[in-house]
This record gives sequence, structure tokens and C-alpha cells, in this order.
Amino acid sequence: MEHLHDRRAPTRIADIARDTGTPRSTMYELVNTLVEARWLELRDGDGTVYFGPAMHYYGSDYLDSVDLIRKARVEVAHIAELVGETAQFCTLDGDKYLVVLNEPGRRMFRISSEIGIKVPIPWTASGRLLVDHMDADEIRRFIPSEDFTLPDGRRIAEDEFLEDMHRARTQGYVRTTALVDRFTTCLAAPVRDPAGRCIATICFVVPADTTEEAQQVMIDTLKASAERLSPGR
Amino acid sequence: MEHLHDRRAPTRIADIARDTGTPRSTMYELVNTLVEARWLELRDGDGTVYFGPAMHYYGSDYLDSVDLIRKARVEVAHIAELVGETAQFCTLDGDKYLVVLNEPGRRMFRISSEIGIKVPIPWTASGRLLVDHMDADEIRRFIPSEDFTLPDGRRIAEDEFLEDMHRARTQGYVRTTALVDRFTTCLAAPVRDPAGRCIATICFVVPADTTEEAQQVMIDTLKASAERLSPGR
DNA sequence: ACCGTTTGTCCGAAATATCGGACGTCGGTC
DNA sequence: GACCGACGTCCGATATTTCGGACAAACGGT
Repeated sequence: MEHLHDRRAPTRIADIARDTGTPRSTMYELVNTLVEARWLELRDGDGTVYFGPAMHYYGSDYLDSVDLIRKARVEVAHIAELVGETAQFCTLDGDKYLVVLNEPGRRMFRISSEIGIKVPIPWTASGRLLVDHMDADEIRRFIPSEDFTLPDGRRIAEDEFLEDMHRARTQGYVRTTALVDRFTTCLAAPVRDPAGRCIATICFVVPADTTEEAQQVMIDTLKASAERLSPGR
Repeated sequence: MEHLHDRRAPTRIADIARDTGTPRSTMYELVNTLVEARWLELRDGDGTVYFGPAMHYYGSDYLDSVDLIRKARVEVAHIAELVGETAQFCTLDGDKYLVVLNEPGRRMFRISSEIGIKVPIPWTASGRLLVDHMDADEIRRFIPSEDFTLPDGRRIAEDEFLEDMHRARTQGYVRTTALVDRFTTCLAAPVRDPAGRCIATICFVVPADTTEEAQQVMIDTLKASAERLSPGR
């Protein structure tokens, strides 16, 4: 299952066996068992398998069972529809950033969601909010050093990151441009627990050439949503 | 996992063991393994377990991988936001009706979704569309006789069902009131394949006292969405 | 038509998980 | 303070699954 999630594509059984180092005969038995239970599904008739409907049912049960996520679903759907851009709800998972909810905007430009994919904290706007309760030392210990290197090889200076973080805390939102992707801007606002600690973020992913006025509207929208999601406020 | 899905609530390990007839020690080992993999999650500190985040990630991958469902997500989110009522996307699973997508409306009146729960076809509005390619004989063979009995004991006459079905086909939508629940009206429109066969439905679940004008707007909305979802049209 | 590769199934030996019971701990009740 | 039931862990015997190799069928390129 993990392998399929990483590949994010229907995969042939023999390939799964080879790439995970599992004996072929074992993988065939395993997959057949899981297909019967509808955890997996045979696709296309070309012998590939991928996740089946049972995963969706169980996943929905999970979403409904977590209070904050259930509320966030409503907010994310609402603001994505309102603004027409891709909206997300994100948290930390260990020392990585994680997209929990993704609602694509009307713009059809990125189909694949990144739900469940872990990303280095410094690569993201939300990351600057999610660690803003730590001081410089704690952050250095918490975020692996290599995570400050972007996919294109550029390196984010540590004090630049800390500066972003402090500005974000005073402004109540954060904006980053051309971090992971040259043409994308991210806008994020913090969801905070009663102690003021950022436990999640809600954000927009928009083209970098979006007008400043439009971005201001989005920032206000995000702040309002984030406030509604912050427990005990 | 199936047991948790049926119960739809965090459950204590010992209860799962008892109710599924599994030895207690086995269930403890099993649950601990799955908790480590984040397929399950310990809740509340009261020793209950329920689905974990991994199920959500895998479920999202499934939704993204099925073309019709991916498109339906956009439609359902859109019309739920537009109208402010609960919208759903449904299909058949064997001889049962199944909610695949559920987007709650602004009305907060039913929190729990029914995603992945199977329901007898005659209990639903959509059911009258999903079998409308069959003749009376085929339907009699396809739908178990006991499924024509509603939860409150009333029985739906077979020719009444057939009549509903034919009316639905000519009108392009179906409306049912007080079927499963005395105060609820369902409005549904068919998603059809190029051969004209109903492969899914998109529907609203609204209070029975919703005005006729509002319902007409919803019906038009549903028909437009269903048309957009119908492949090869 | 040929041959090398991939696919899916089958088998017995070896590795692993399950089972059922025993046991210590924890909270409530009388 | 003694008793009771529920929780969680541990253990050896037993049942199940995995493994690796063998094999036939299907496929693709020359």
C-alpha cells in the first residue's frame, strides 16, 4: 500500500514485487486477497492494481471522526468555491509538512493532489507558521539541515527563514513565491490552539501573477477561516 | 476494519475482539501493528481505536484515480455550496445502493455521512434511476424481495416502484419524500453512459418542507451537473 | 515461425502469526 | 481492605502464510 501511495499510479503486480523486494508469488497472493476485500482494485485490464473503494470508505470515516478536520473540510470547500482557487488544509507530521485536505479551484491546472505526501517544512509557506512557537535553536534541531535545500538546488538561508517566520507571526499570514515551483504563490493563515500554538494552516495555491488586490481578498478570507477553525476562540 | 466501518465509532480493542470472535491477544497484536502503520489510531486515551490518517491518504488516491469520481467531486462540492443543501454522488454496488460522495450543506442537521454504507435500492430516490434499464422481470430477479420493505415496516408495492421508475425516465429526474425518514425529500438526476444506461446519480437531500420553487431550482441544478458528468456527451 | 521475456499459478519446506490460557495491574464496589 | 471484572502482556503449541523455484501460457520482437 505504501509503495502504491508513493508511486501514485496503478502499478503492475510484478513491478510492485520487484520494487519492494517481495517474492512474486507472495505479491500475487497478497494482491488477490486485497482485491477481494476491495482494498485494491484491478485496473484497465492491463494487469495493474491501485487502491480500491474500501480505502475511500475507511478514509471518509477517519475524516468524519476528527473534529478539526471535519470542520476544516467545510471551510476549505467554502473558500475554494468562493475564490475559485485551490485551497488546502495542512499540518505537521513529524518534522515534515503534510497536506491533509485539498480542494482544487476552478482553474484546472493541477489535477493531482498531494494529500498524504510529506514535504520539507522550509519548502512551504505554511511551514513558516507551523514552527513559529520554536526559537532558532529548536528549529535547527527540529528541521533536518538538508530540508533547507529546494528541489532546484537553491538553499534557503536559516535567518531568512526565521525572518519570514517572525514577519508571518506579526502579520497573521504568510506569503511565499516561487519556492517549490517558479510560477506559484502560496498564501497561508494559522489555525491556533487556545495556547496560541499553530496546529494547522489553511492556504491558497495560486499563480504567481495573481493581482495584489485579489491576493488581499484571499488573505482576508484565509484569516477569517483560520480564526473559525481555531479551537476555543 | 470492516467491523469499525460498520460501527462507525472508535471502539475498544476488547470489544472488537469479542464482537468479531477473534481471540483477545490476537486483536491486541493486530491493532498494535496497524496503529504503527497509522492505518488505525488510538483515540481519547480511553483505549478505543479507529481509522488513522493512512486510510485517508489511500482513499484520496483512490478518488483521484477514478475519472468519473474525480469529476463528480467538483460537481458535488459546487452544487452543495451553490444551494447550501447536502449533495451526494451515488452508484450501485451489487444489488445495493451506495453513497460514494457526500458534501454536507450549510444546514448542520446531519453530521454523519453514509459513505460506504449499502442501502436497499427501493429505499432511495436514486435507486429508481439506477435500475431503469431493466424490465419488471429483471428487477424482480435483481432486487431481493425483502429490500422492498422500508425500515418502518411499510412495504413498497412493486408496480408503484416501476411507475416511479418510468416517470423518472421521462422527466429526467426523480423525487421521493418520507421514504427512509419521514421528514426528508430526495431529489436525484441520472448520470448516463453513451448507451444511455444510468451509471450513477447526483442528488440533494433536503427537508420535506422545502418550497416547490426551491426544489425546482435544485432539480435544474442536478440535471445540469448530471449532464456534465455523463461521459461522451 | 522462432526465441526470449513476462505473466500468472502451483507446490512443499521454512518462517511467521494466531490461538488460548495464564498472569499481574488497575479501578470501582461493597 | 477484600473482591471482582476489565485491561494489557506474555508464552509455547499449532495453524497459516511466505518463500523460492518450477512450470505452462501469453506476448513481442526479429
